[in-house]
Amino acid sequence: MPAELTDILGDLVSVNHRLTRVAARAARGTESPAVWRTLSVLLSTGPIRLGDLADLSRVSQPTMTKLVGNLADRGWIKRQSDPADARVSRTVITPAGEAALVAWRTELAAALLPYFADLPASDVDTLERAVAILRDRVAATEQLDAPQHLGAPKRTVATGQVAR
Amino acid sequence: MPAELTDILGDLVSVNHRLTRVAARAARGTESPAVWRTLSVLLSTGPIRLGDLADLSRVSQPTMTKLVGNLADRGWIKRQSDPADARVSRTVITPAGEAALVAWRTELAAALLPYFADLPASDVDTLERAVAILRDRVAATEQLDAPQHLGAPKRTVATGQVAR
DNA sequence: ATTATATACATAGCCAAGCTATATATCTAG
DNA sequence: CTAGATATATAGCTTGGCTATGTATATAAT
Repeated sequence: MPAELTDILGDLVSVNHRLTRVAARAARGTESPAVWRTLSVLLSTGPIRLGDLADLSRVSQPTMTKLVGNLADRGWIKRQSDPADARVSRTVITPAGEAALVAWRTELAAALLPYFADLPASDVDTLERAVAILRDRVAATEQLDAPQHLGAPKRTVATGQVAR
Repeated sequence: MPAELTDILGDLVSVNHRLTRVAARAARGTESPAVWRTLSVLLSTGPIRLGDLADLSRVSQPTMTKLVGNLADRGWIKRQSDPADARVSRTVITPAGEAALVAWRTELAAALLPYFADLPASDVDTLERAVAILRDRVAATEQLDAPQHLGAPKRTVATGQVAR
């Protein structure tokens, strides 16, 4: 069945691309996925080096430098310098950033809800478990080239609970 | 349980954004998601007007004009004019385009496979059903503001079967 | 017929996100 | 105290996304 799993993964990525676009247009906020991805990572990690943030977000370091600049301009993150190493700058999400993230998720889910409103409970359950599986795997990929600096996992947006 | 579904949808979009990035870096092809999204839509619709293609891909018409231009330059699509209406230009995927799409999906899935290789069969099943559910819903959103021009559905990449 | 309006696509011009290559600053080893 | 490694910043490019607007064709009204 590796052939089958291969197809499922291909389909998964395809449908994800489509769903992402549907979501983007449904909740037509002006902000980009990268912003929310970054904030979401920040929320789950706490203060973190820029390079590690880039790795966890799966973007290059220069890209993350840009993103962090934008986010800082909006007041959604702040940067603090490391007393022990003048090269590093740690990034932290601000309360405003958390609020913006929560607001976006709410708006987004509200926009998508109509399309999923009539889902049978069993399908809802399937989706929930699929999301859990995917989150596990994505987290696993982060462990592979895991940097040593990161602390313990923290909260997730939806639940406020410790992730994993 | 609307609150629960709301959270699931939020989590779903979040994990999708992350997975998309993992996939993008794992299968480090130089092409962008938009290219594959477009080809995938084209494959499933057959010859289609540019405006309808834009709607189905959930991008604006000018964005699609650009994408189609790029794809035509690569020889992955071709455009044909409508004898009945000189304004419209129909877009069709070429054999080269289909081949490129299949190659990408193969490469992508191969790159992701290691992360998912040890999934228990029940999880594989869950993912498969989740993908099916999502594909249904994404298709449903397309019906809402459905244009009248589109013909019957065609093949999907993975299976070569008629999609829904 | 002619003129007006609607439709399909193209163009212009902007900004964000992504990349590689490279520079700068700091730290660590010898 | 210099040599190399490391953390981030800068430069410069491409693509994808948008809105606003232009152009050509088609349809409707007078």
